[in-house]
Amino acid sequence: MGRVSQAQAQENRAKVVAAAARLLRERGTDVSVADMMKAAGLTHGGFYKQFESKEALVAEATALAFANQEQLRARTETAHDGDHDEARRSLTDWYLSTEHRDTPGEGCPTAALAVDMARGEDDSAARRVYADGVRDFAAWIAVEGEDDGLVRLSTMVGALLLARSTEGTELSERFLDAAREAIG
Amino acid sequence: MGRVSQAQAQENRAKVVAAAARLLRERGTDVSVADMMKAAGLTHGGFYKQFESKEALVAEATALAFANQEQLRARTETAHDGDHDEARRSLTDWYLSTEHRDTPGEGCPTAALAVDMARGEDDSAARRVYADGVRDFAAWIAVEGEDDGLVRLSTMVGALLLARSTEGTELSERFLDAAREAIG
DNA sequence: TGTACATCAGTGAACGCGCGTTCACTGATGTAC
DNA sequence: TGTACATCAGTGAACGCGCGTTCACTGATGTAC
Repeated sequence: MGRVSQAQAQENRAKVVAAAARLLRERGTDVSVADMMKAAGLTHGGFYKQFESKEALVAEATALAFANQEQLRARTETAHDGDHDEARRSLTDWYLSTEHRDTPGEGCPTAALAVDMARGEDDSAARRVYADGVRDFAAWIAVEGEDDGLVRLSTMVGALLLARSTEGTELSERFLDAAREAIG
Repeated sequence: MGRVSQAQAQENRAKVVAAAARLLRERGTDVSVADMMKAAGLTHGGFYKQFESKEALVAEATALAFANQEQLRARTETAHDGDHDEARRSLTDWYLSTEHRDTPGEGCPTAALAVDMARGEDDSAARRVYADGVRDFAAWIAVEGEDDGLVRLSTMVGALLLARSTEGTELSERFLDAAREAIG
């Protein structure tokens, strides 16, 4: 394969970022450059033609994952004719569903990447993107002020992660159900 | 160094499990065999004289981490003369403290290992140990029935992990404070 | 509009490195007498 | 209680493998005329 068009190259690059955004949430920041390139239909050799480093792609993919979630919130709000409270309830129901539990790659980056960010270096670009995304989500999910948003988000993230970590036991669905009941 | 006494060997083995229980919570299941052995003052070559595999040590270290937390809960209860409600409040305060946020290696394995367990294979020994530990903790922390315990634990785990993942921003302490306020 | 050639996205092999695991070896411990 | 020797916990080097990154090469694309 020789040189590809600039349009094709741009499309390939976008595919890599999208694949990375999915794999990151599924497997964490340890996911390999080769796997991310492969998921985009490319070989790993060309990686550094498009990205400065693995770290740079991780930061960009983290930003995309948060952007996708913001779009989901916006679409949910539109679907409920701008009624924020109904949109919030609808999104919360999805958030605490077995469907969301079972598709981390398409799901909430706040939950999926929390531990990776906690373990990563303090000053990375990905970490800054992450904190901004968390702030926005907490503000959107709040009902009675900022602190309420932080508590609701904590409960949702905790319940989702515990449902994932105990999948296969009866605890898993119970975490989701109990949190939905308490927060709904 | 030649052969060591059986007592010394048993002590060394226990040191490895203890070091692993700490490193696992700090860095996750990706922590290397060499690092765990080194943290116990040994070289990695002798690992398979004591353990069947890395996976076996991870399961054993996970069990130790949960046992340590159970002992902490028991000590807290004793310190409050068996008053479970006061012990629960006291443990919750510690759980949502900056001290706990900053020492994951000595802290709650339910929170520290949630994402590792979620990503691990469904049927591992570590995962079974984990689910049992989570169940016990949820039961202990409950105030108004089982579901309440699951919700409280979700909020505590979520707030702790989000405080860790946003450390260095103003969000971090606010997650802890908001959750302590809501749950206390 | 055609032609000649420089550009560079993508390929596949290679780099040094750390991983989990194995193994020959060491020599103090444990045991048989 | 002493002595001779088998045992085996721990060491350090090595195994094949996958990692992030680099690089010579390919050949279609983009451009200068």
